This record gives sequence, structure tokens and C-alpha cells, in this order.
Amino acid sequence: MQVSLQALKAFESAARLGSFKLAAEELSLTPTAISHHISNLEGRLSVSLFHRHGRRIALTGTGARLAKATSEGFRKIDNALDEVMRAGTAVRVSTTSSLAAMALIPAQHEFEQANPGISLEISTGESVDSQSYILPVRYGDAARVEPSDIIRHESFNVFGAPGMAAPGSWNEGITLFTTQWKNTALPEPPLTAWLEENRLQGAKLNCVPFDQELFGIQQAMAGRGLVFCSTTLAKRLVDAKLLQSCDTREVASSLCYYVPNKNSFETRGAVRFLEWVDALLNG
Amino acid sequence: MQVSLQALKAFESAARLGSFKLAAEELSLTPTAISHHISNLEGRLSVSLFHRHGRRIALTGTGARLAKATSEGFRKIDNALDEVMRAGTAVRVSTTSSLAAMALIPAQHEFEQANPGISLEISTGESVDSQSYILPVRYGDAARVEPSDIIRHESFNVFGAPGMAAPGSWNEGITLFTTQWKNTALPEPPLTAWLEENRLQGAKLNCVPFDQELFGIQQAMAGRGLVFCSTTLAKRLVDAKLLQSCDTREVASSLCYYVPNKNSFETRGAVRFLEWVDALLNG
DNA sequence: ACTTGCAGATGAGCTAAACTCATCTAAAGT
DNA sequence: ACTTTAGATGAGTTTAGCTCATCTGCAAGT
Repeated sequence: MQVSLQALKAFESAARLGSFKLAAEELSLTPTAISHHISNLEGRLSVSLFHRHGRRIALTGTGARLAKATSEGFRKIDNALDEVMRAGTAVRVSTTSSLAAMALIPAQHEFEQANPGISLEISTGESVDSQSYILPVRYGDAARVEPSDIIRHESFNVFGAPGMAAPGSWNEGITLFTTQWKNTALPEPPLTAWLEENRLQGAKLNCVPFDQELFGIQQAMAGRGLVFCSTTLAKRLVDAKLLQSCDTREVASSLCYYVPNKNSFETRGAVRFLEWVDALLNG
Repeated sequence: MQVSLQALKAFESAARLGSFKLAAEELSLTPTAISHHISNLEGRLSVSLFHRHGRRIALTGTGARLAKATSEGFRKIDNALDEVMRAGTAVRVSTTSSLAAMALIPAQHEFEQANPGISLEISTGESVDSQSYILPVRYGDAARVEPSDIIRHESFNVFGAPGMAAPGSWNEGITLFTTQWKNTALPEPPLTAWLEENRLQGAKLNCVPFDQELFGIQQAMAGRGLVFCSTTLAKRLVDAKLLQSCDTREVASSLCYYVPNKNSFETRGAVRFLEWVDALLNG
């Protein structure tokens, strides 16, 4: 190889900082090493890169041109490296508020315990969703999604706080929190199917819709009524006895959680996360 | 330092060529070295960069992203390095056809003899002129040029082939080749001043203009007449006895050869060339 | 099915590149 | 004039990076 990349790195740093001493600090080397590198470089290129006026140095014209190119080149490489490095030691997941709040965030610590060295970042919101290196967990119509991308087919049931859970009769004018998505492309929660399945078509229900399942669940936990929601979201709360189902039978829906291009996520962290989330939701 | 730049270089090459073997050839290393570098890199980044299917390798998604950035980064650096390296070992000069053909090119070999390790490239033409790392030697009006940029104030005289050189009388209807620049911004060659200086205002001259001094000089050398041209261009031919002056007195002109921003050329080659060309034209 | 050849992985050992230390020089501040 | 600071220089030391030898697994030829 003609010129040493380390020498170039030293030069780039010295050129940018205008001092061998500072470059040495930046690269955790001695000023001597920088000096050697640069004179080596100047020798190989038979060009002088710095003017030396005693202890003061200044780039020559050629030096300045080279510095510009090396700085840009190394910056490009360093940025990519940073991204990749984060991809190796962290998984960045974006998902719906409800799944994040009810399932993923409460279990986040368990993931990190089970996978030391991989940190899990969970975020919600549109803006985060489609940037590169982010693993999006979306909620959608199973019929419109690549089957191999699906991580959980959703079922629904009615849940309530322990005291509320088993109403003597479904005709007492019970408040039932339901969900009405803002996004009209999403299939409706299968409330009529559930009423049929449980032979409660005639029940006297006071339905109160929210635009996110999360809110209805919180209302139910607080004892303000029952909630018709997905079993996935309720699971953890049921296990913790903060919520219980009403001896009713759950019904399947056409909703599912999925990860677009699931199989294209091949980093260690992403693979572990996908295994873990599968166990969490389906296990 | 976190990751080794040589490892990145190895990775970049392997990614681009799709083979450790070919990368090894490109970098003059053994395939083993490439393999070590890449597994080192994968270890440090805790990411796999290549899929291995037996003896076949393919980039992972992460690998492809990193490869794109490293390729671009290193390409930028390598290009700059190439340019600088040429700047150190070669001077690239552009100038007028006349100066190139009559003065610089004939003496090119002498420069390279006197400066081993520096090669001199001489080119003419508009397109070459203002690209970076090119040292342009231009012909122009001394009054409009930064004095420190001037390398030669031009004088003019009349020359002819040895047989032709001393006409018995200036009234024999002599053919005189002159120059009429295409570029009207250039001062005219000082023919009237020369005629006055030599008291030949009344001479019977058959003036034939060309748009470059070169052509008139060639005509004169071929014995077709005399030429009114700059002493710089004639000098070498006079020394070689291919041309001689007519016992007339030369006159100064406002024309000069100059190098824009002459003092900003600080490469070894450029400095040597400027010293040399000064000696060549003025010495 | 067996052989041969090829591409890459792995581990040990060696070499040269890269780093540091000690010493020196020149300029700038005190 | 004295001290301090930034860098140059040369010799000595460390370690990153290379090669060699060996091993594995696939694919193509016989």
C-alpha cells in the first residue's frame, strides 16, 4: 500500500485542529507519533503539507486540498460506522402507543436482562417510524400483510378490574369501553362477533369509544367499566391480577401485529428481539 | 482507536469485489489477511457483514450499507491522494501554442534532466487551462497583470532565415510575417514602434498576418520572408542558427508572459519549474 | 461415490509498522 | 535572559497485521 491510512488519519486530525498536539490528544497518541506520520506522508507524496514557522504550523495549498478530501471521506466512514455500531449493540423499535405502553415497555427490562450487551430502545410516533435501522412493529389487517411478516394474530375479549369483572347480568347497563381507530383503513374490533359468540346480542351496553385501546384499558383498570380490547394488551395486566376476563370467550380478529420485511432484519439485536417478542406475545 | 482502518479497507475491497481472494489480490495481501480483518471488524462491531454459504459470500443488509459509505469515503480520499501525488512528482503546465512549441517543449528534456523525479507535462488549449493543479503560463497586457506574476516582459524584433536575414535594402518589397491576435483584448505587436526605432517607416513591406506568432516564424524559417515576432520565441532558433536577427534593434512591448497567482504555487515541482522558466526566458 | 480443486476459517508465530521515550531546536511569553 | 511550549529527530520497544500451515465445506469432474 502506497500511503498509510493511519498517517492520513493523523494528517486529517492535525489539519482540522491546526495542531499536532491536539491531534495527538484526539487520537490518543503522542505528538511525536503525529509528527512522524506527517513527515512520512510528506515524504511519500513528495509534497509539503504544512508550512512550519518555528512552532507554528499552517496548511499549504496542497495540504488544504488534501485535508478537505480526507475530512469528508473519513467523516462519511465514521458516520456509517457509528450507525452500524449502534445497530450491533442496540435494537431500535417503533410501535403503537398501546403495544409500547402495555406490553413492550413493561417487559423491556426482561429483554435487557436476557440479552446483556443489547440495549432496547422503544419509541412511538409517526416521525420515528420509517427511518433506517429502525424496526417497526405495526398493527394492521392480516389480509393485507405478507404472512411471514406477522408476529401475532390478534384476539379480542372483554376485561374488567377484579371487582367489576363478573357482572351479575349483562342487562344492568354496563359501561363498555371500545376502540374506534382514527385510521379508517384498519379493520374494526370484532365487537358484534364477540357478542354473538357469547350470546349477548341483546345486552344493554353503554359503549364508550376511544381512539386507542390503551385509554379504555386504563378506564377499566380504574373500575369505571369493562373494556373490549385485544388479549395481547390485556395479558400482562391479567397476569398481574390488575384485570381479569369475564368468563367470556375471546374472538379472533383480522387484526395483527407485524414487522414489514421481517426477514430482512438480520442484526443480532433485531433477531433476538424478534424471537423475544414472539415469545412475549404468543408464548 | 475503535476499528482499524486497514480492516475497513479490506472490507471495502471484499464487498466491492464480492470475494476475499480478489480483495487480497487488489491489496497485495493473502486471503487469510482479509478473512482476519473482516472477522475482526465483525467482532468489534458485533454485526455480521457477510453471509457465508460454504465457500460463497454475500453482503448482509448492514454490510451493504457500510460498504456503500466506506467505498464512497475511500474513493474520495484516494482521488485526492492521486492528485496530490501527481502534484508532487509532476508539474502540469498549460500555455499558448507558440510558447509551448518554440520554447517550452524544445527545452522540456533539459528540465527533466536537471530535475530528476519531476516530470513536466506541457499542454495547450482552452479546456486544460483552468483546472486545478495546473500551472497556466498566459500571454497578456503587462498593465493589466499583477507585477509579481510576470515572468517575462516581451520585446519584438525582425528575424529571418540565415540566407534571408540581411536584405540589401528594405525597399525590395520584402514579405514580413506579422501577428494579428484573434483576441482583441491583447495589445498589438509594436510594429510601428519598431519601424520608427529602426528608421524604416518608409520601407516597402508586404505584411502577411497570422493569428499566432508560431506560423510566421515557421514561414520565416522556411525562407519565405522575414518575421516580426517576440524575441523570446525566436531566441532558441537564433541560438541554433536557424534564424537570425537583421541587425535591427528590438523594441519593448506591453505584452508579457505571466502566471496568475504565481506565488500560490508552492509544490516542489511548480517552484522548480518557475525558477527554470525564468532562467529559460530571461537568462 | 470418490477425487480434486477452490474459497474461506482458524491458530500460531514472525515481522515491520507504528508508537513512545529521550533529547534537541526555535519561537513566544515572562 | 529565562522559561515554556510545539514540534523535529533518532533509537528503542511494542503490537497490529501479515503469512504459513492446517482444516472445513462446497462444487465440479471422472
